[in-house]
Amino acid sequence: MSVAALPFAALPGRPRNTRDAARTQAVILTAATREFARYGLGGARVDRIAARAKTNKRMLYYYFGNKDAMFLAVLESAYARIRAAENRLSLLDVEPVESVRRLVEFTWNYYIAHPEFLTLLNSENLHRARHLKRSQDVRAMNSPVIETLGEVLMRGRQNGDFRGGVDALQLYISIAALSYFYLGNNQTLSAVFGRDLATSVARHNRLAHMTDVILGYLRPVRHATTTGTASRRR
Amino acid sequence: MSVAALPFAALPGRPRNTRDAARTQAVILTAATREFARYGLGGARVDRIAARAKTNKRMLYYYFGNKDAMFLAVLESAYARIRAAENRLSLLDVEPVESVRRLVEFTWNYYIAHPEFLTLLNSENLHRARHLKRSQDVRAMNSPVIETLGEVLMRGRQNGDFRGGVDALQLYISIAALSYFYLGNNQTLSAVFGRDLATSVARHNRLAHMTDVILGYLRPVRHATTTGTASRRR
Amino acid sequence: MSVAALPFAALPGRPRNTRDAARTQAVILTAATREFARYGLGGARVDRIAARAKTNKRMLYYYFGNKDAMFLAVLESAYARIRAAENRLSLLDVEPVESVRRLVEFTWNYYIAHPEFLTLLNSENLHRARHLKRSQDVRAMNSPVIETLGEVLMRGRQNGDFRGGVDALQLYISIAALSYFYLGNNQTLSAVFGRDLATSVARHNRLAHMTDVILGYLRPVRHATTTGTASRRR
Amino acid sequence: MSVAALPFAALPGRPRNTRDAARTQAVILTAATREFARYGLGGARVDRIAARAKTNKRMLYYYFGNKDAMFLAVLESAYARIRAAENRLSLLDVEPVESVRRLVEFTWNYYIAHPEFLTLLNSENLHRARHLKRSQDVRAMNSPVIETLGEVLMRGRQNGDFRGGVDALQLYISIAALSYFYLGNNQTLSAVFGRDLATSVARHNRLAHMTDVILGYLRPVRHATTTGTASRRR
DNA sequence: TATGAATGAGCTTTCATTCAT
DNA sequence: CATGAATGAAAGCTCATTCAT
Repeated sequence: MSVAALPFAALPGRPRNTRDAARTQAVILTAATREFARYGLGGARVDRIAARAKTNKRMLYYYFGNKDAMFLAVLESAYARIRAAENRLSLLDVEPVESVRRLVEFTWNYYIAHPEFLTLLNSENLHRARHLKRSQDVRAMNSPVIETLGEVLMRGRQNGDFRGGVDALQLYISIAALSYFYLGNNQTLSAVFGRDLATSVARHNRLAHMTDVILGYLRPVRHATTTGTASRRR
Repeated sequence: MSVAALPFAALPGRPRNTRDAARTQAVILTAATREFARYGLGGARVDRIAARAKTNKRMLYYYFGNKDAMFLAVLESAYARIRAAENRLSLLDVEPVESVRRLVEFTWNYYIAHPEFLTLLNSENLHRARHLKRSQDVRAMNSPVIETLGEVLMRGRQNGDFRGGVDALQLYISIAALSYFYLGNNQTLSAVFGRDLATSVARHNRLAHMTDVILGYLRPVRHATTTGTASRRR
Repeated sequence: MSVAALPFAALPGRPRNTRDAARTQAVILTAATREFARYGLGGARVDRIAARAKTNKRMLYYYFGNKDAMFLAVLESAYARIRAAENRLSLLDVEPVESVRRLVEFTWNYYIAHPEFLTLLNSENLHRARHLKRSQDVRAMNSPVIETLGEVLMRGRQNGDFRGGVDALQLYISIAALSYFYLGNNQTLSAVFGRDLATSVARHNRLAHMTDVILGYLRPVRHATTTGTASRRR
Repeated sequence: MSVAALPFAALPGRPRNTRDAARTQAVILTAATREFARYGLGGARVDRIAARAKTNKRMLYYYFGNKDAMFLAVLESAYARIRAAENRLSLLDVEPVESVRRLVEFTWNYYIAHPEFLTLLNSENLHRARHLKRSQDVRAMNSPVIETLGEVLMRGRQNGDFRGGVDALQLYISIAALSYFYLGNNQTLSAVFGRDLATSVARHNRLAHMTDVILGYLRPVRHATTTGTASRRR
């Protein structure tokens, strides 16, 4: 049984402090998400998670088994949430250009609203996807957004808005990459370049730039162009 | 005292077994780099670093003070190396399009050849750039590549190869982002999408795609186009 | 209330799924016996006992109070069973030599058929008989076999088969000792002597040897012998 | 490197509280032996061992790795000591009868003087010789006493003191068994039979009985006797 | 300069037991 | 009678760091 589908927010309308397994589990998951997001897997403290969840340390093991399993549950629930949000995007209801712009903005805004997603991924990468590799749930919820994006690209190609030969997965990864790197490495980049990249102006500019990059790239290629693909050279 | 300038490889041509402070320091730094790259800051073990360096723990403290300082030294030396490599690119010696392509390929290849750079950055991000913020060295070696890239963009604009209004820093970050995200999240992405993204074919395709994205975006904007910037909408 | 008299096997002929206290109790006792026999008192897990008994932990406490009390109940029932078996031996129905042989063989075979008895005793010894000392039941069922053995020895002495001056309790202990040590320490001895003592040939030889030792010792002492008792020297 | 050969008693003539690895190791081993002997493997507490050894818990792990390894070291050193004592018996210097008597008495007295040996074995048996099976040292010191005993038996056979057909290993095991069971199960037996078996009178009687059993058994078989071997019947 | 020994604080995990329903 | 949820105490073990030589 997967816990990935557990609602993230605490269940409303139920009395607190009662013997409610689902609630306790959800509360722990929320607490664990915060802790892991802040300190990473290695830096997270089981004690702190218990304290955050206002429960007993023993309960974490009762419900999740051990720290690693808890981390996986957190990852899965984080993925479940972003996938659910993606599925609400209804990318096929609007024009292709607008659709892509919406995806770029969604990604950007989601990462800003849910910075824990970035940190969790970051941490999981440090561990070489050790946990996700074991997860069936994550693969199961393999985003249909890729397929949808493929459809969008095809439509854009047909109505002359987009160029051809664009791989949906590559594009999806690139869209994520542009936001992820900027937001996830924000502090490092700010330190290195001596410029605060987290101001609202800076963020506004970044979103504009990313949209330009993606939509600029997707522009149809005019007749005998010289900007062919990289394969031209290898 | 900065160790950032220390050469990465063990110093050749010196007699071994000599009480050679610089050598010992360099060996420790190499060992620490490997350890931190593999396990991150939190997961790295001081004992293992000592073992890797074939010295004893006391020496690490003698030369570096403590674990965090050692991590900073590692970060600084990693930055020093990539900056040095960037500076050897001579981007101004070729045509603008070729120049940008070269930068994209360099970034990609450097990350592949030096995966530790990604992991180290990753780890530092988890710690909110705590170490780099303290470093003066890193800011000091603030890459002139940004300036150079600005110059390239201007030249491209002038000879009609590139569009205008492109911010060099944004572009630099985007170029890094496209490689970084793909390579750094490789395992996670592979797990999530159920596809091996590390094969040589996959990598070849990725490089082609990234080059297309960047150069496609930089293409000049034809007369009254409809693909205006994102600022159109907010 | 003593549970020592509870039959070991689950009670037959009663409808299942009934709220049958005695049955539940017996099932728990069986499960506990297995667990304690396998892991000893310290190594046994209350959770596992509950799982084995297909009930929940609370029931164990309901019926037995706590882990120690449960262990005592297990010990008592194990003793009750071996005593019952001993009482079925009818040692007085056969010739003295045959009678002793029968006792040796019974002991050996019982230990083989009920290895849990050895482990339980073993564990109780580690705890300095802490539980048995508290038990009245065990003393109450103090084996009449000692008395019976005394009678056998007397008969043997009278008909010239046995020597005199043999203490029944000492002999009883020695008979148990020869089997107990070999079987209970089997793995240790095998490891130490690098020989598998659990093969059927090895076991056959051991039984023959033990019988020889006991019956050889009991042989009448001929006239002025030189094999006097140890008291000769002290 | 084996620690089994470490002297059991604390090294004399050395200053205390100094940084003496061998001493610390020996002190820990002594403390561990006491703790394991008293509480068994499972019941032993690492904290208590450290306290007994007046050192830091960390040191136990520094020198022994973990609790199990420490237990094995304790077992090995216990075996080393009893083997060393056995080797000092010089069984071939006296008459066969006296030689066997000496072995019986030695075994008995050694177990009384070193009760930890019994408890340790007991505990190891509960764990199915898990540790000893991994030990090469123990097998290496496989007692030459068996061989010596074989030689004694042959000599006794030749001079008419002993019967033939006696297996040295079986006899050795039986001699150990008679002492081991009585001493190791002392408390349990006392509880069950309601008689204190640890008084000096009781012990004196037991030793006399055991000597009688072994030497009585070894008496030569007179002509057409009726006390044939157990194989008579199977 | 170099090194093995030592340490205290704190980590994850386990366990018998009790509570609330 | 029966059960899942909850708990506090303590267990084994780890780690960065310092000491003594």
